[in-house]
Amino acid sequence: MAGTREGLMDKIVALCKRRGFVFQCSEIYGGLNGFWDYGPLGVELKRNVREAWWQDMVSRHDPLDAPAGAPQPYQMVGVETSIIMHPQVWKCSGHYDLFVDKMVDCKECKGRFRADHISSIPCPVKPSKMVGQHDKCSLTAPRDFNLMFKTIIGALGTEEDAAFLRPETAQGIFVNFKNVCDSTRVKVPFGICQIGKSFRNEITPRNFTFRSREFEQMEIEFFCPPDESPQWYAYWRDRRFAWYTRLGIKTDNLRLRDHAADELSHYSCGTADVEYAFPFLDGGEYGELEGIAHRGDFDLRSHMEGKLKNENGQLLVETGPDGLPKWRGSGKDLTYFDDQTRQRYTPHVIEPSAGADRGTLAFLCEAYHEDEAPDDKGQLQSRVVMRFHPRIAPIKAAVFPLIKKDGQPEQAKAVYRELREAGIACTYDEQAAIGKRYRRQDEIGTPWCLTIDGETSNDGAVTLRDRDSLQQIRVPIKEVVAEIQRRLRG
RNA sequence: GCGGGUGUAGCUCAAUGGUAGAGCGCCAGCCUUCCAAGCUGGUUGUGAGGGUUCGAUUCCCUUCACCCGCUCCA
Repeated sequence: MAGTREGLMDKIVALCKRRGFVFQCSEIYGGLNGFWDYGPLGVELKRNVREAWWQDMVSRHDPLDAPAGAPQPYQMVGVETSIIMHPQVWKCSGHYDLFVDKMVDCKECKGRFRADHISSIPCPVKPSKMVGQHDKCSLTAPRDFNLMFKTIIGALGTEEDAAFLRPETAQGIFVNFKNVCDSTRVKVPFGICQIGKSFRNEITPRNFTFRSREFEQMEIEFFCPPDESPQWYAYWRDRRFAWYTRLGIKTDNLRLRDHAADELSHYSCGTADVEYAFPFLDGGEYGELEGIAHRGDFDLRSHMEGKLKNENGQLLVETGPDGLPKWRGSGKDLTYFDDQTRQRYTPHVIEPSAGADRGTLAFLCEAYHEDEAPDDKGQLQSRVVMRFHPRIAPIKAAVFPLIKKDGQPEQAKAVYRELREAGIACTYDEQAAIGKRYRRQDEIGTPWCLTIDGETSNDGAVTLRDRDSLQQIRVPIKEVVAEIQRRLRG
């Protein structure tokens, strides 16, 4: 069933390595499961993805007018917080408890179970009994199952100095909510954005870069008044879906899946995933690119009061055996005072959380095409072409002399330098036949090639060749930079 | 974590218990006035570690990575 789709993924992975998009981490030492490196083209592609996100969400956002679909104008600001945070952050966020469960494995049935739950989990072999109660069960001793990466702070540090690499960038935003409010004059509603690495000891890294142990997130925490949060949730849900389609993901391959009511966290009034039909999945299956979650006031309250727990639909501070909070919050006031309405409240949060590596992988998969183009005798030959949206293409333009003499290389180099100086990622190639050079650029997704020929000296123009249509037009050299910039703006 | 498969040049593949070949690619040059296959020359390898052996890419063990299925994915 998945035959051709699997073959497709193999080709994409091979191209990524061959052309320097993605390499296995530490490959010369045999690789390291769950980690990947980006090569010279991959880093450009991923930077473009990040840059597109940051521009669209932050730097080009207009805080003076409401964007289409938004209930009202709003501000967007950025932060860059550290990867290692105060350990208490993860205790209050709930990650600590979830990430340090003891697990037992059954050597007989190969099952893996949470040690504190085995008395209530039916044995897979004999469901009438619970795990460990069937006489064939062969359980290991409870073992630590650390889903967060642990590290030690300080050269002489001991276990008491243990800290964790963040499993999400979101908490760096929440703990800086007050700092941002106090330092920037933002008013609710507003969003704080962050791009950065996160780390999770995933059980099974799989499917190329899709599930990695070190990965990069692009997260927004959008703070709004509680009674307006449903509208903002709907806005961000649609806005984020449209972001992918505008960068070239076909809607055939993308879907917005609303979580069913029983999937939702108790405090959430909505979560939706943007999902992509990756080639490594069976037909009809999708993998998550981004989750847009309505998180209520859960996070700010957790960092005020301490770790929260759901009791009969109410969020209450979880207490320990001594009746005190199990994990104390900061005790700082993270509420917001609206001086228009003279009301104080804890903002609700809409969280669009995107995976930068997953997005990059989706753009790679979406771009991969095999089609046919004529050779110099007019015979159709197969061609591999990466149809990146120009905004994310690693290289925007390639400049060639048609032949390597008659002053053409000098003219081509001048055009190349002009593009460089204009900040356009471009490349120069005088090697081999012109057709071969076009194909090389096709395979790395360069949208436009500019060729200097014998006529250039007479008419001062070059041929601009389009990657997708193969069409060629003449463009005056004087207008080349402006033409590429115009096309990049779309 | 379990089970199955795979691992030879940058890529696709070949071969062998006795110095590893080809095509493509890449590089240098020639040729060339717009879509990869013209000419000359050059370039590179048995995933890692150990064992058996006079000698291992080949046989054995271990390990690592990748793929498939399960498990997991807070």
